[in-house]
Amino acid sequence: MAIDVVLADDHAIVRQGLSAVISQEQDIKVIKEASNGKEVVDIAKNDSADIFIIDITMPILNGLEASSQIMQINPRNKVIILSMHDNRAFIERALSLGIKGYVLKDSAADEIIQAIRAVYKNEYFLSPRISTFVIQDYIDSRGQKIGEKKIVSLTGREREVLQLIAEGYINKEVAAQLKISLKTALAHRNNIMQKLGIHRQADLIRYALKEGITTI
Amino acid sequence: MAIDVVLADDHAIVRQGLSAVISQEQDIKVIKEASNGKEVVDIAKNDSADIFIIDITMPILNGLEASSQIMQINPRNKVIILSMHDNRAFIERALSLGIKGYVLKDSAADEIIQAIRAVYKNEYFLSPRISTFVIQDYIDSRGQKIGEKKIVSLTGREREVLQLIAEGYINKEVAAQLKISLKTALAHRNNIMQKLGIHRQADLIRYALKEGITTI
DNA sequence: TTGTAAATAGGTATAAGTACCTATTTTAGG
DNA sequence: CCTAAAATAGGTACTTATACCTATTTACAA
Repeated sequence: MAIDVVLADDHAIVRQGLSAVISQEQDIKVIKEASNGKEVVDIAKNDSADIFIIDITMPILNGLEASSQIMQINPRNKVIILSMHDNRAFIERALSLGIKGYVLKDSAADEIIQAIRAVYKNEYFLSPRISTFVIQDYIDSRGQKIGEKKIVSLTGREREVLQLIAEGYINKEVAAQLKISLKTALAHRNNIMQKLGIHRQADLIRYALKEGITTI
Repeated sequence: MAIDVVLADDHAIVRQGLSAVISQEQDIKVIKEASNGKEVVDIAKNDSADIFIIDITMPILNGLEASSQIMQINPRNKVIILSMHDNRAFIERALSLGIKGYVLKDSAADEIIQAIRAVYKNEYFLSPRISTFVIQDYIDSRGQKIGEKKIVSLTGREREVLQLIAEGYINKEVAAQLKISLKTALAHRNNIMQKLGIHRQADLIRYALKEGITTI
């Protein structure tokens, strides 16, 4: 009795590649593939599988939404998220949805095999790079359950400031836009950077874009 | 005598998956792998291979720049670009660099096999979706030479510098990465800004992201 | 071969960003 | 009502970025 796996990724090459890697294992079998979120939800409705491996970025319905629906269809369905983002917002959301596996695409291929076996046994599996900061955040937040609260929480004003910075405004203009003093704008900026552990404007902009605080 | 292939992709899982797919073919052999542009250029310097399969979006040095350098190292080196973008700018640039293969990640895995065999025989191979509009553009542009358009053209070095800036490196580090003086890095940066009519770092980063010179 | 673009490197001056401080007022939650 | 967090504002020192210059070497094409 092999572990039945469903694969969902919008890139056929990635999907077939993964399938090839997984098929080398005797105890795991890829039974279906999907190229978008809607397809994998349909598979969940009609077939039963042990594990759904789902890419986050997919058209029509993204991986997280799809996962949510799949777990609603049958609470015993198990999902592993495959993502190229080590983005906290995604991981936080995934964990709070009850997803037990989160594997980064830039980690070694055997991690996905480990993840399948772990999640099949109802254990958690996170790529080491993620688990490091998940655990760190858990320690930092002393007792606050993960998923219960935003890991990094910028205040409303800080988001406004960050958006303006990422849109190309210099501090002077941010201050003018918000009708506050330059010193206040700088204070917000510095608070944001401290909260995020960021020290450079470039990283601030990249963060804002990654988090969808503003778009290109 | 198998066709010797070098794989470059920053996502280890994708790389191993592709490797697994390719290895199913008797006449093709993956001899080396790289996880960024710099690594694959180093491989090209030290080893000889028949085909370099290169992902566009990679840190440090992107796939197109890397390809350009690889073909300079030995004009007989053949490159296939693997990309998730059907973006015209990328394809145009790849073709003008002399790249003969361009495969989209959302196409079937056997396309990459076809591409390897075609390019090995010095033929072109483009994913069907691309070749459609390449031909269309060719038809449309009769009478209007390519390059006559109002597109800003950065030099290769300028694009390298821009990518590093957008990835969060400060000028000092850009200079160190490229092994040039700080003054030269600044000169490139200033030339880029002048060409683009940009005056702020934030806009530089946004430009780089918009153009796909680097990604979040 | 000769001209031109590209890549290299330096000088100098000003503007903007980053990193430390302190401190007051406003707002919202227990 | 009281308190903690958020928003406000200023000081000072240092680093980085931007905007002007000049100038040499290399590579390539007319």
